[in-house]
Amino acid sequence: MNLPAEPTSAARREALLAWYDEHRRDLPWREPSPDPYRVWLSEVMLQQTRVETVRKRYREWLARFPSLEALAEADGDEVLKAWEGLGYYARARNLHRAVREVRDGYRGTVPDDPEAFRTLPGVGRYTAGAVMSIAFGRPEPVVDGNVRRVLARWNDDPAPSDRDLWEEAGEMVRAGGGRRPGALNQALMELGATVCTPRSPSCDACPVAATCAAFAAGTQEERPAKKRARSVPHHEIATALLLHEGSVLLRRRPEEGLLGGMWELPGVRLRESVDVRVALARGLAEEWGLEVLPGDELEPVSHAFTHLRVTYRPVCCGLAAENFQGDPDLVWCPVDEMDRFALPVAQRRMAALAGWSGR
DNA sequence: GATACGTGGGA
DNA sequence: TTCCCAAGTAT
Repeated sequence: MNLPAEPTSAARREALLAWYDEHRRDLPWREPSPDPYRVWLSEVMLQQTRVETVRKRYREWLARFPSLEALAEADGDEVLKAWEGLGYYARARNLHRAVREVRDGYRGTVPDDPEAFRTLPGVGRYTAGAVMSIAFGRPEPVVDGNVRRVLARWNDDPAPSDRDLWEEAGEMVRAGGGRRPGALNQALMELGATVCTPRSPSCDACPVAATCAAFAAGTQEERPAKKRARSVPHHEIATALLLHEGSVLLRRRPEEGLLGGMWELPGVRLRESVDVRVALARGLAEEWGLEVLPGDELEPVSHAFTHLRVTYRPVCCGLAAENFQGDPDLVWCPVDEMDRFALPVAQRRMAALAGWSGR
């Protein structure tokens, strides 16, 4: 059987590798013989995060946690603090748990078996494929947003299924005897990131434009098709800047959910048109047994999360009475020591408004 | 399969 | 200003 797809596939593979060898960006995690921990770290940091952001944070992270052992030994709060500002904080919590599993269950050696590695927290199909191929030279495919876009355009398919994408990526990485799987996978992603971009792709610089169905049809900008955005809800949160004897009250958020495990100024969701101070005093009493004296309001801080828009309304407060002894999730923090805590961006902004050591 | 989950940069 | 988006994972 002489399938016409075969020569095209082989030609694409070779063109892609040649292009990658010449045009690949010089990124700190691209080392001649990569340390699995470093590859893993870079892949987790890169999840939904721009390369330029990761460049800087990757270096800083390795200065603080140079090895898997160093990270495994670190305290959870320290790890979350190191991740501050990167977002999707479950990544940090999962990575920390995962390296401890590697330390305890694999004698500190990252498993080179895809099934075993895939069971670790925070390791999905993409990350498993990336680490296996890049760090261990195993012919495992990756499908990320770049690969999805590149394949959708090659096939001029507006909505390729996950099953088809993984199948096609798998065939490509296993072709040619499965040689250079890490380079092939990165070539596919690099092409999507630098040439086959979401908007205004540089088809004239593309090594595989000749076999691209979307380019032939002129539909590259419309592949893959965009989903229509849904409206995001808006919350208002009355927030207490509760100062007492030179310290501010901080609370740790629950481990699960939005900003899990991060610290913040205590606050309550504002419903309907209740007065901010009244609602805050009432809420803090109900939730934490805190009796506060609300004072001046500061300028509101608006923040856009992925699926939620929040307007924080900070209120300077004094303390009348407290009754939360023994609650480890509430702490008095000296105002000049707020840098020691892992705070989300909007919380830092409110701290800065109050003249504390925010950034 | 759909939804929750952060942040900052660019158009 | 507003919207889109960036090397995904867990549920």
